Amino acid sequence: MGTSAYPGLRPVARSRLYEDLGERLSQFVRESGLAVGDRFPPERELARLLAVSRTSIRQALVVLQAQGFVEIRHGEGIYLRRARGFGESLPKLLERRRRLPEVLEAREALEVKLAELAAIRRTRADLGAMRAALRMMENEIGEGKLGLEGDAAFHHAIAVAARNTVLVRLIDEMAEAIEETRIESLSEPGRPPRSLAAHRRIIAGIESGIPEKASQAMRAHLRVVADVSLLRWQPSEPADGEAGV
Amino acid sequence: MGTSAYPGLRPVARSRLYEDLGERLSQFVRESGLAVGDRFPPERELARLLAVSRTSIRQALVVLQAQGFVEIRHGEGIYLRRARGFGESLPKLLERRRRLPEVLEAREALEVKLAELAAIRRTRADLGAMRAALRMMENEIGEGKLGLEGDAAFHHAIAVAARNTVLVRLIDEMAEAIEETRIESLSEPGRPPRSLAAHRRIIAGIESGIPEKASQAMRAHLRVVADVSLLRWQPSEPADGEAGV
DNA sequence: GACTGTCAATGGCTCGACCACTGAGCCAGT
DNA sequence: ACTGGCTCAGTGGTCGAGCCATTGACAGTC
Repeated sequence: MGTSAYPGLRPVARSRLYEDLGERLSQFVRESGLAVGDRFPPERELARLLAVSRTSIRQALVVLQAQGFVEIRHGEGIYLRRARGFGESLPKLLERRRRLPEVLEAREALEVKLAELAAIRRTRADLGAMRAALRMMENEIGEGKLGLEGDAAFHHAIAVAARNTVLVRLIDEMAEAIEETRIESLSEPGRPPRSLAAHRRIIAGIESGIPEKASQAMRAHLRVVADVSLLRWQPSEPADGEAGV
Repeated sequence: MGTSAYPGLRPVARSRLYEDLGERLSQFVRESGLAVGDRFPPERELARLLAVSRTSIRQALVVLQAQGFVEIRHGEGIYLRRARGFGESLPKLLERRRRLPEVLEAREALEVKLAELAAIRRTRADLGAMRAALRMMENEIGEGKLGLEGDAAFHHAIAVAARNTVLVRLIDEMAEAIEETRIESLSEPGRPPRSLAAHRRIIAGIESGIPEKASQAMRAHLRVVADVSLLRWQPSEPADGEAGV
């Protein structure tokens, strides 16, 4: 099922106008010295200056507002809320280039904490969900599959047990990128059963109710996951050429 | 500067149409059993069904796309990308109710990891930035202020030193909520100088190049920060009434 | 001086039109 | 049978004009 028979022929990426406008506005913020709290030119003005319809401007602005970069006040105007990273959304960041190493580090940060919290807050039902996920993974592996679904279900069960919607939201935003790391890791020869064993240790840690035990087990597990896939991505793609934060 | 002379008379919260439409679409996804990869009704159809203009539907969709929940393909249609947490954005989550405890936990997860990475990757310039932030905070405190700016600059300097754009993005998204915790904590009597001392220990840890030392210092610091503000928010607001994840 | 009505500025929403892209189906040429 | 070209219906992308809703300021009134 490869699309790679003709190397170098990838689909052309067509950009939408309101995306470009978002870029332009980002540029404007950076170059105009607009400070947090300052007002933007009115919509009609922006439309005129950029020679586009007001509709398109509004689409761009609505997105920026949803991301928390600007605040739109009816009858008043449009105000800058956050200047740092203006226009840079996480989904966009994750699409770009191979950020697997960074994703793995972020994943560790979040999941280690989730495991710690789960050890404190897990209910019997939570532990049941984790064990169910474990069995699912066992079955998948028994059928010669990688155990991807069971793996995902397992980590999700822990996230639920941690009872922290903010952390869950953060990790959900990286879900797709994490799925890549999952595939990468479980494709290693001999990896699935090893992963299964690691999961058992994590459950034991969470069940024990000792946060350090749970987080330590999770950390060890994710280090193994990261170890392998990292090696393979390292030599690809030249540096991104992005300035610091 | 109180608006509280007439209790119970808060400004009415006017919602924008495209926000409501986002809600409706979320509801639709939950109730229609739409699965990831499935196609939505076309824009014109949605506009007709919800009795609004296509423009408004598009605004809602554009936001959902930016958040990674749907994929819009020109000439083809609109497809569901992520079902879990559909329509729930982080900014929205953080606005709602007092989520300080959760924010503090998330903050710890991210910043402890950032400190760890900073210990490995920091340059001389990074350490310089941290010390500058420290001095800024000292000056602020010397003038009888809380040291908020210096505090923020300090933590930001560490984030930069960690060289991980994904983690930085995640923490930036919580910036506003974190600022609240900052204020809360530094308002405690005797807290600013204590915070300053903690910062010095963190710098020492990062400078030493030993990840465990840095992360441990950061964890200890954030536990102190969390300790106080937590107590005050606990007894307020009845449960949120949100179903599990 | 304090209230009040008015008005210009600005965002919110609608409508109708047209353009651009996609996939499917049909057809002629080979 | 396969290829390429053509058409067409369906669907997203953009535009422009118009009107409504809200805000803040300002002039007028008591």
